[in-house]
Amino acid sequence: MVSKKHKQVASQALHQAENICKQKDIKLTKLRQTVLKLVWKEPGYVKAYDLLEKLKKIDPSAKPPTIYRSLDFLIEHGFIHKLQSLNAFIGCSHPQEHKECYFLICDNCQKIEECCSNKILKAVESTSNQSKFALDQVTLEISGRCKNCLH
Amino acid sequence: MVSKKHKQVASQALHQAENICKQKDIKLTKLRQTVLKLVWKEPGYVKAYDLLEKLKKIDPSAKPPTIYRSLDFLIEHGFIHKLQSLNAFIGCSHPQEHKECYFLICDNCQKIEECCSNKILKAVESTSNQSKFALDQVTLEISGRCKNCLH
DNA sequence: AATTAAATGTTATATTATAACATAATTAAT
DNA sequence: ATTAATTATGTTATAATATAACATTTAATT
Repeated sequence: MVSKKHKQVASQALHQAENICKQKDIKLTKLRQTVLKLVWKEPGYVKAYDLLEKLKKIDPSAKPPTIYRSLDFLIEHGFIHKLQSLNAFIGCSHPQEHKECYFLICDNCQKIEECCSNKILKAVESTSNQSKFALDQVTLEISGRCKNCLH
Repeated sequence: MVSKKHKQVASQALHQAENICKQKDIKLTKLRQTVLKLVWKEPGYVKAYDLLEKLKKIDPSAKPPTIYRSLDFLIEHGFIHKLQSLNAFIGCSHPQEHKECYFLICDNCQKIEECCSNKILKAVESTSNQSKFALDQVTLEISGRCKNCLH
């Protein structure tokens, strides 16, 4: 079941992706757009091979590289995230500073909440500076129980 | 090449693991201990199937579940970490609060620096509290360039 | 000693991801 | 406009990562 809110967020994210690609002269091809739509079709995260099954209904000749290449593109340009601890993918609703993004992953209901915190990023930056480490990407995934699953 | 320092840390970690298991009445079986030693044998991270190859030299009948079960045990009790963004494993040198652990992963030389920061944990806790999320595990992996690889 | 539980052995297979090369479409250079 | 170069996609095959399911052995409990 997909909430009304999710549909709105998805629709906005898709438009944003189109606009950003136009602006930056990045090619959001038909295929990539389709994959992005399929990612957003689900309320939560999606697995690559589930996406492949869905894509096959549109184009039966789709194969793993078809999906993985599109996913790579979408990640590279910040339209989706990969959840490393789940080997799964999820749409990103705000093409902002991705180093600030982190995920609350509920072990119970599998819902993902994407959050942004400059405070965390600052803490991460300041501690990695101490190691003289030039930070590129930040992967922060927090598992536990969401507020609906606490009892 | 394994540094003298790494050998010392490894040796200490292995002793600590033994002691902790005795204390807590957890069974660090011969196999699990062997796998832990193999993890520490390398200066950086190890992949499961590389471990399997090494284990096979000791016990040719070893198979994937042999390794994965031991790895699961070692992770569960905090003796090693799984690096989710690399599908790899690395020994943990301080059986402390694992929520504080994070990793600096150099894209260039593949070296991993394990760090602990209560400051980051506090920031993570405070922001996840805002979502009323009961935090269980924290996965924080930072990729970039280490100080030796900056130019 | 008998029973139960935990660990390991073993076979098979599921899941995730990429290499390598062929073709098509787009863009840039002449 | 034609050729060349680049980028994207198609296709086959396989690599890499991980687990399910059931059998056997070992250890702990009664």
